[in-house]
Amino acid sequence: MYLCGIIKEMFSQSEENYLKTIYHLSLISNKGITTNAIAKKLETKASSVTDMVQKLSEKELIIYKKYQGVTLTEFGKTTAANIVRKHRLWEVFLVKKLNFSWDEVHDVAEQLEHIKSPKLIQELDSFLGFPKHDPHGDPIPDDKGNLKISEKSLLSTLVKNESGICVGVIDSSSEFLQFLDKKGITLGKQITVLEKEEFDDSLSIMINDKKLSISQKIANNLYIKKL
Amino acid sequence: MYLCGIIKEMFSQSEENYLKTIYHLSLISNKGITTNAIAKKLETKASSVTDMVQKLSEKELIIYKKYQGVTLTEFGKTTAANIVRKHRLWEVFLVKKLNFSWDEVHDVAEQLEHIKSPKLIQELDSFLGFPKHDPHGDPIPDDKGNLKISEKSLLSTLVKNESGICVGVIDSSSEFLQFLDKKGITLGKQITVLEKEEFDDSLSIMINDKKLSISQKIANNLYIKKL
DNA sequence: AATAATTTTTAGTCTTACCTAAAAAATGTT
DNA sequence: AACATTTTTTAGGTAAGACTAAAAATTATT
Repeated sequence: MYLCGIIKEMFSQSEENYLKTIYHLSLISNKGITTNAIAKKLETKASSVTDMVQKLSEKELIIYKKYQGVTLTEFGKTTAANIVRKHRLWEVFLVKKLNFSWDEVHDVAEQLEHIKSPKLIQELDSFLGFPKHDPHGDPIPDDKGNLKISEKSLLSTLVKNESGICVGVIDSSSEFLQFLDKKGITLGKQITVLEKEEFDDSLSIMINDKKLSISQKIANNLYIKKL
Repeated sequence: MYLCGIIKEMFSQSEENYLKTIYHLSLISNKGITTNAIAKKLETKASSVTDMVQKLSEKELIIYKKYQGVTLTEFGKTTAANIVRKHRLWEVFLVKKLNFSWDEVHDVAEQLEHIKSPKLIQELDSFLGFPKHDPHGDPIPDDKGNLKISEKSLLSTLVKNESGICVGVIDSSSEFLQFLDKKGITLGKQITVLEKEEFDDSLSIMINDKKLSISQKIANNLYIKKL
């Protein structure tokens, strides 16, 4: 029943989830990732994290010294990137081929990312036309684990009369994404900042040839590629 | 991390694998399925089977009385059929969309069948054009768990000068399927029995406008729909 | 029917991945 | 610097799902 054997390295779903979380945290902080930070992200207890972190360290996926947080090894980094790659490719599949909307894909991709089959991912990538971004605008790592970070800015950093294209979101919860849908804000759309309100940091923007008022919270969760 | 909650009934991968195995054995024997039979199929120990069978019984998926084997309840039957449905739909996907050959799909489908998402399967079914058979000719249960058993015969039961269409295999190991590929025998092809040899029960058949000699073992693993 | 062989179950272990509670280390505050 | 607070680790426990070895039930054989 259990695969193992032939396939080069096999990690459990749990190990993969920890690894992915550490990877995501590393992209933000670039310092050592703390036990508590991992526990919070995974909604688990710090003591469970310590256990797992010791195991991942033995498997040389991360560097761990007691009380000092963890960092990914090169091996850990490419392994994690590969899981993220699978997650994002599956998201593209769900949206492009199976009529999922961008707020519905996460939980299913969370399961699909653990499927073990190099050929599957290779073929899926090709079937989808080698996409470079997932439905939320996040870049898809290549098959070596390299991730191209594009120059993007938060909408909140644009000044009056600046324009840009929506290229991604930070918060990818259903609630936020559905809110954007409702407002007609989708990736690829052009936005121009018409006005910045001082007292509440809200924005008046132009999108779809219409004027729209946008709160600070929204502007802080929407990535723009400046024009 | 773990899904549960919203989704109606959640079974572990292990529970699903046992259930599926019992389902497959039920289709052959229609008597009570023995502990040993399950153990053999799953390559596990009889004692492990006893444990699991007691759990499945508590969950009302099967009827189990000590020393008397198990049978599926209606609930167990539809649950199992649904797993088989997923397995076979994924196999179709792999062959039709991702260039897998029919001998490569099993292990990957074995993983994919455990993905929990009713919408995923519904959309996949539609995306594939509501296929009725998997790449090995096995019928795909409908979304209610009903399985249409088509009238098919083993090639070995055909008599001289009878003809039929290849519609399935019993043994779906890579070795057998690759052997069939090599001989040019694929599903949908027409076969005519030219001669039956008494002494070794081999067959002389006509396929692809060519004469071919087929051993008894092959003829016992190939399903034909008579013309 | 008695005994032998097989099958199935029970009892007790092991591993993974989680938990709680308490101890130890690091950090923050006066 | 001494104390309080927070973070992290350790120690010990639980549940799932596998295992081995031994006991119990069933089936087969004489």
